[in-house]
Amino acid sequence: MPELPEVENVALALRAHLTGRKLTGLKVGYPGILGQSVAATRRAIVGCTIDGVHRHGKYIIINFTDGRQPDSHLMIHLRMTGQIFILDDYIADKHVHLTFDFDGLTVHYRDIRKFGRLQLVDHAVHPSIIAHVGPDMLEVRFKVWHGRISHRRAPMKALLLDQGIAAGLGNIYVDESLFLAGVHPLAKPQDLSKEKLHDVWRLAKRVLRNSIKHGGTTFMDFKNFHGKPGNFRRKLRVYGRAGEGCSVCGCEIESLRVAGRSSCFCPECQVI
DNA sequence: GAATACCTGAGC
DNA sequence: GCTCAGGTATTC
Repeated sequence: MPELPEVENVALALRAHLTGRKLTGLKVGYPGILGQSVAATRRAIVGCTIDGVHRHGKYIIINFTDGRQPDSHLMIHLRMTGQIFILDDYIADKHVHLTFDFDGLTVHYRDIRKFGRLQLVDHAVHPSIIAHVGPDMLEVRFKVWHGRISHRRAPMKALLLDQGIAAGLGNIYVDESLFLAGVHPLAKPQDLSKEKLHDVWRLAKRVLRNSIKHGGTTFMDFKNFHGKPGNFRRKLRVYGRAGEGCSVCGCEIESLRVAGRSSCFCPECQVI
Protein backbone atom coordinates (compact mmCIF):
# COMPACT_ATOMS: atom_id res chain seq x y z
CA MET A 1 0.00 0.00 0.00
CA PRO A 2 1.23 3.51 -0.61
CA GLU A 3 3.02 4.99 2.38
CA LEU A 4 5.03 8.19 2.62
CA PRO A 5 7.97 6.76 0.67
CA GLU A 6 5.71 5.67 -2.20
CA VAL A 7 3.92 9.00 -2.12
CA GLU A 8 7.32 10.67 -2.40
CA ASN A 9 8.18 8.47 -5.38
CA VAL A 10 4.84 9.24 -7.01
CA ALA A 11 5.39 12.97 -6.50
CA LEU A 12 8.90 12.76 -7.96
CA ALA A 13 7.64 10.87 -11.00
CA LEU A 14 4.73 13.25 -11.59
CA ARG A 15 7.07 16.21 -11.33
CA ALA A 16 9.55 14.66 -13.74
CA HIS A 17 7.02 13.59 -16.36
CA LEU A 18 4.26 16.18 -16.16
CA THR A 19 5.86 19.53 -15.44
CA GLY A 20 5.13 21.84 -18.33
CA ARG A 21 2.52 19.54 -19.85
CA LYS A 22 -1.00 20.62 -20.67
CA LEU A 23 -3.99 18.56 -19.58
CA THR A 24 -6.24 18.12 -22.63
CA GLY A 25 -8.91 15.80 -21.27
CA LEU A 26 -10.15 13.93 -18.21
CA LYS A 27 -12.22 10.74 -18.33
CA VAL A 28 -14.08 9.82 -15.16
CA GLY A 29 -15.33 6.28 -14.48
CA TYR A 30 -16.14 6.68 -10.80
CA PRO A 31 -16.87 10.28 -9.74
CA GLY A 32 -16.68 9.38 -6.04
CA ILE A 33 -12.91 9.64 -6.23
CA LEU A 34 -13.29 13.36 -6.88
CA GLY A 35 -13.91 15.70 -3.96
CA GLN A 36 -16.13 17.87 -6.18
CA SER A 37 -18.27 17.44 -9.27
CA VAL A 38 -16.82 16.18 -12.51
CA ALA A 39 -17.78 19.47 -14.16
CA ALA A 40 -16.06 21.56 -11.49
CA THR A 41 -12.96 19.41 -11.75
CA ARG A 42 -12.79 19.77 -15.53
CA ARG A 43 -13.44 23.52 -15.32
CA ALA A 44 -10.55 23.95 -12.94
CA ILE A 45 -7.83 21.89 -14.60
CA VAL A 46 -8.59 20.85 -18.21
CA GLY A 47 -6.73 23.17 -20.55
CA CYS A 48 -4.25 24.06 -17.82
CA THR A 49 -0.54 23.31 -17.60
CA ILE A 50 1.16 21.71 -14.63
CA ASP A 51 3.82 23.96 -13.16
CA GLY A 52 4.44 22.38 -9.78
CA VAL A 53 4.11 19.15 -7.79
CA HIS A 54 4.48 19.10 -4.01
CA ARG A 55 4.27 16.50 -1.29
CA HIS A 56 3.32 17.00 2.34
CA GLY A 57 2.92 13.92 4.53
CA LYS A 58 0.95 11.51 2.39
CA TYR A 59 -0.62 14.28 0.30
CA ILE A 60 0.39 15.34 -3.18
CA ILE A 61 -0.59 18.78 -4.45
CA ILE A 62 -0.44 19.52 -8.16
CA ASN A 63 -0.44 23.12 -9.33
CA PHE A 64 -2.29 23.90 -12.57
CA THR A 65 -2.07 27.21 -14.35
CA ASP A 66 -3.51 28.70 -17.51
CA GLY A 67 -1.96 32.11 -17.15
CA ARG A 68 -5.28 33.95 -16.84
CA GLN A 69 -7.43 32.47 -14.09
CA PRO A 70 -5.97 32.01 -10.63
CA ASP A 71 -4.06 28.73 -10.38
CA SER A 72 -5.90 25.56 -9.39
CA HIS A 73 -4.50 23.23 -6.77
CA LEU A 74 -5.41 19.56 -6.89
CA MET A 75 -4.75 17.66 -3.68
CA ILE A 76 -4.36 13.89 -3.97
CA HIS A 77 -4.45 11.27 -1.26
CA LEU A 78 -3.98 7.65 -2.34
CA ARG A 79 -5.21 6.22 0.98
CA MET A 80 -4.90 2.44 0.97
CA THR A 81 -4.96 1.26 -2.61
CA GLY A 82 -4.62 4.29 -4.86
CA GLN A 83 -2.13 4.06 -7.70
CA ILE A 84 -1.02 6.54 -10.34
CA PHE A 85 0.91 5.46 -13.39
CA ILE A 86 1.84 6.59 -16.87
CA LEU A 87 1.27 4.10 -19.64
CA ASP A 88 0.11 4.73 -23.17
CA ASP A 89 -1.04 1.30 -24.29
CA TYR A 90 -2.59 0.21 -21.01
CA ILE A 91 -6.04 -1.43 -21.19
CA ALA A 92 -7.85 -0.03 -18.17
CA ASP A 93 -9.41 -2.60 -15.87
CA LYS A 94 -12.45 -1.99 -13.68
CA HIS A 95 -10.34 -0.36 -10.98
CA VAL A 96 -9.15 2.51 -13.15
CA HIS A 97 -11.42 5.41 -12.20
CA LEU A 98 -9.73 8.40 -13.81
CA THR A 99 -7.74 8.87 -16.99
CA PHE A 100 -5.85 12.10 -17.61
CA ASP A 101 -4.88 12.92 -21.17
CA PHE A 102 -1.86 15.13 -21.59
CA ASP A 103 -0.31 16.13 -24.85
CA GLY A 104 1.74 13.06 -25.53
CA LEU A 105 1.01 10.82 -22.57
CA THR A 106 -1.74 9.24 -20.50
CA VAL A 107 -1.95 9.10 -16.73
CA HIS A 108 -4.20 6.57 -14.98
CA TYR A 109 -5.63 6.68 -11.49
CA ARG A 110 -6.43 3.17 -10.24
CA ASP A 111 -7.87 2.38 -6.82
CA ILE A 112 -9.27 -1.02 -5.83
CA ARG A 113 -11.02 0.18 -2.69
CA LYS A 114 -11.92 3.65 -3.91
CA PHE A 115 -10.71 5.30 -0.68
CA GLY A 116 -8.45 7.76 -2.45
CA ARG A 117 -9.48 11.37 -3.09
CA LEU A 118 -8.57 14.08 -5.57
CA GLN A 119 -9.90 17.40 -4.45
CA LEU A 120 -9.46 21.00 -5.40
CA VAL A 121 -8.13 23.15 -2.58
CA ASP A 122 -7.98 26.90 -2.20
CA HIS A 123 -4.66 27.47 -0.58
CA ALA A 124 -1.43 27.99 -2.42
CA VAL A 125 0.98 25.29 -3.45
CA HIS A 126 2.83 25.14 -0.20
CA PRO A 127 1.00 22.21 1.41
CA SER A 128 1.89 22.83 5.04
CA ILE A 129 -1.14 25.10 5.05
CA ILE A 130 -3.45 22.09 5.18
CA ALA A 131 -5.03 23.06 8.48
CA HIS A 132 -5.54 19.71 10.11
CA VAL A 133 -2.21 18.24 9.10
CA GLY A 134 0.93 18.91 11.08
CA PRO A 135 4.45 19.44 9.76
CA ASP A 136 5.93 16.80 7.49
CA MET A 137 7.67 14.07 9.49
CA LEU A 138 10.78 14.30 7.33
CA GLU A 139 11.01 18.06 7.85
CA VAL A 140 9.97 18.64 11.45
CA ARG A 141 12.68 19.62 13.92
CA PHE A 142 12.86 17.82 17.24
CA LYS A 143 12.05 20.90 19.30
CA VAL A 144 8.83 21.46 17.35
CA TRP A 145 7.83 17.79 17.30
CA HIS A 146 8.57 17.39 21.01
CA GLY A 147 6.45 20.42 21.78
CA ARG A 148 3.53 18.93 19.89
CA ILE A 149 3.71 15.45 21.40
CA SER A 150 5.13 15.67 24.92
CA HIS A 151 1.96 16.92 26.64
CA ARG A 152 -0.32 14.34 25.05
CA ARG A 153 -1.70 11.45 27.10
CA ALA A 154 -2.37 8.88 24.37
CA PRO A 155 -0.12 5.87 23.64
CA MET A 156 2.87 6.57 21.41
CA LYS A 157 1.38 4.31 18.77
CA ALA A 158 -1.68 6.54 18.45
CA LEU A 159 0.34 9.76 18.57
CA LEU A 160 2.74 8.71 15.82
CA LEU A 161 -0.23 7.79 13.64
CA ASP A 162 -1.86 11.16 14.34
CA GLN A 163 -1.25 13.23 11.21
CA GLY A 164 -2.11 16.38 13.16
CA ILE A 165 1.09 16.06 15.21
CA ALA A 166 3.32 15.27 12.27
CA ALA A 167 2.34 13.99 8.84
CA GLY A 168 3.71 10.97 7.06
CA LEU A 169 3.97 7.92 9.31
CA GLY A 170 1.56 5.04 8.71
CA ASN A 171 1.01 1.79 10.54
CA ILE A 172 4.07 0.06 9.09
CA TYR A 173 6.57 2.79 9.86
CA VAL A 174 5.15 3.51 13.30
CA ASP A 175 5.73 -0.11 14.31
CA GLU A 176 9.21 -0.06 12.82
CA SER A 177 10.15 3.24 14.46
CA LEU A 178 8.98 2.10 17.89
CA PHE A 179 10.91 -1.15 17.54
CA LEU A 180 14.13 0.61 16.55
CA ALA A 181 13.74 3.03 19.46
CA GLY A 182 12.93 0.23 21.92
CA VAL A 183 9.63 1.83 22.87
CA HIS A 184 6.46 -0.14 23.65
CA PRO A 185 3.44 0.93 21.53
CA LEU A 186 1.43 1.57 24.70
CA ALA A 187 4.09 3.79 26.27
CA LYS A 188 3.00 7.39 26.75
CA PRO A 189 5.21 10.44 26.27
CA GLN A 190 5.24 11.05 30.03
CA ASP A 191 6.66 7.53 30.52
CA LEU A 192 9.65 8.37 28.33
CA SER A 193 12.73 10.48 28.84
CA LYS A 194 13.40 13.34 26.44
CA GLU A 195 16.33 11.30 25.13
CA LYS A 196 14.02 8.38 24.39
CA LEU A 197 11.59 10.63 22.55
CA HIS A 198 14.55 11.98 20.60
CA ASP A 199 15.35 8.40 19.59
CA VAL A 200 11.80 7.88 18.34
CA TRP A 201 11.94 11.10 16.31
CA ARG A 202 15.37 10.33 14.88
CA LEU A 203 14.63 6.70 14.02
CA ALA A 204 11.26 7.50 12.46
CA LYS A 205 13.03 9.85 10.06
CA ARG A 206 15.69 7.25 9.41
CA VAL A 207 13.21 4.49 8.61
CA LEU A 208 11.33 6.76 6.20
CA ARG A 209 14.52 7.86 4.45
CA ASN A 210 15.74 4.28 4.22
CA SER A 211 12.48 3.15 2.71
CA ILE A 212 12.55 5.93 0.12
CA LYS A 213 16.10 4.89 -0.75
CA HIS A 214 15.02 1.27 -1.24
CA GLY A 215 12.01 2.11 -3.37
CA GLY A 216 9.44 1.82 -0.64
CA THR A 217 7.57 -1.11 0.81
CA THR A 218 5.35 -1.24 -2.24
CA PHE A 219 7.08 -1.02 -5.57
CA MET A 220 5.39 1.14 -8.19
CA ASP A 221 6.88 1.59 -11.61
CA PHE A 222 5.42 4.35 -13.73
CA LYS A 223 6.44 2.98 -17.09
CA ASN A 224 5.85 -0.74 -16.53
CA PHE A 225 2.86 -0.66 -14.30
CA HIS A 226 2.87 -2.84 -11.25
CA GLY A 227 2.34 -2.24 -7.56
CA LYS A 228 3.67 -5.11 -5.48
CA PRO A 229 5.74 -5.55 -2.34
CA GLY A 230 9.01 -3.73 -2.84
CA ASN A 231 12.52 -4.02 -1.60
CA PHE A 232 11.92 -2.50 1.78
CA ARG A 233 9.42 -5.15 2.84
CA ARG A 234 12.09 -7.69 3.62
CA LYS A 235 13.82 -5.12 5.79
CA LEU A 236 10.87 -4.72 8.12
CA ARG A 237 11.72 -5.85 11.63
CA VAL A 238 8.33 -6.28 13.29
CA TYR A 239 5.48 -5.26 10.96
CA GLY A 240 3.67 -8.37 9.72
CA ARG A 241 5.96 -10.63 11.74
CA ALA A 242 3.78 -11.60 14.70
CA GLY A 243 4.73 -15.11 15.81
CA GLU A 244 8.20 -14.89 14.30
CA GLY A 245 11.41 -14.48 16.26
CA CYS A 246 12.75 -11.00 17.01
CA SER A 247 15.80 -10.23 14.88
CA VAL A 248 17.61 -8.89 17.96
CA CYS A 249 16.72 -11.13 20.89
CA GLY A 250 14.90 -14.05 19.28
CA CYS A 251 11.81 -13.91 21.42
CA GLU A 252 8.41 -14.04 19.76
CA ILE A 253 7.00 -10.89 18.14
CA GLU A 254 3.56 -10.15 19.55
CA SER A 255 0.56 -8.34 18.11
CA LEU A 256 -1.67 -5.96 20.01
CA ARG A 257 -4.53 -3.73 19.03
CA VAL A 258 -3.78 -0.08 19.77
CA ALA A 259 -5.83 2.85 18.49
CA GLY A 260 -7.79 0.40 16.36
CA ARG A 261 -4.70 -0.86 14.52
CA SER A 262 -2.71 -4.04 14.72
CA SER A 263 0.60 -3.27 16.38
CA CYS A 264 3.51 -5.66 16.15
CA PHE A 265 6.28 -5.38 18.72
CA CYS A 266 8.94 -7.32 20.59
CA PRO A 267 7.94 -7.73 24.25
CA GLU A 268 11.59 -8.04 25.23
CA CYS A 269 13.15 -5.16 23.27
CA GLN A 270 10.27 -2.70 23.60
CA VAL A 271 9.40 -1.51 27.08
CA ILE A 272 7.21 1.17 28.59
C1' DG B 1 -10.27 9.17 22.32
C1' DA B 2 -12.99 5.37 20.61
C1' DA B 3 -16.15 3.73 17.11
C1' DT B 4 -17.78 3.86 12.56
C1' DA B 5 -18.13 4.70 7.51
C1' DC B 6 -15.96 4.40 3.33
C1' DC B 7 -14.58 -0.03 -0.10
C1' DT B 8 -12.82 -4.50 -2.07
C1' DG B 9 -10.07 -8.59 -2.14
C1' DA B 10 -7.39 -12.05 0.31
C1' DG B 11 -7.45 -15.69 3.28
C1' DC B 12 -9.60 -18.63 6.16
C1' DG C 1 -19.47 -16.39 4.25
C1' DC C 2 -16.98 -14.29 7.62
C1' DT C 3 -12.99 -11.44 9.19
C1' DC C 4 -9.32 -8.69 8.36
C1' DA C 5 -6.45 -5.08 6.24
C1' DG C 6 -5.72 0.26 7.01
C1' DG C 7 -5.99 6.36 6.39
C1' DT C 8 -8.93 9.74 7.33
C1' DA C 9 -13.42 12.23 8.14
C1' DT C 10 -17.02 12.13 10.95
C1' DT C 11 -19.66 11.21 14.98
C1' DC C 12 -20.30 10.04 19.31
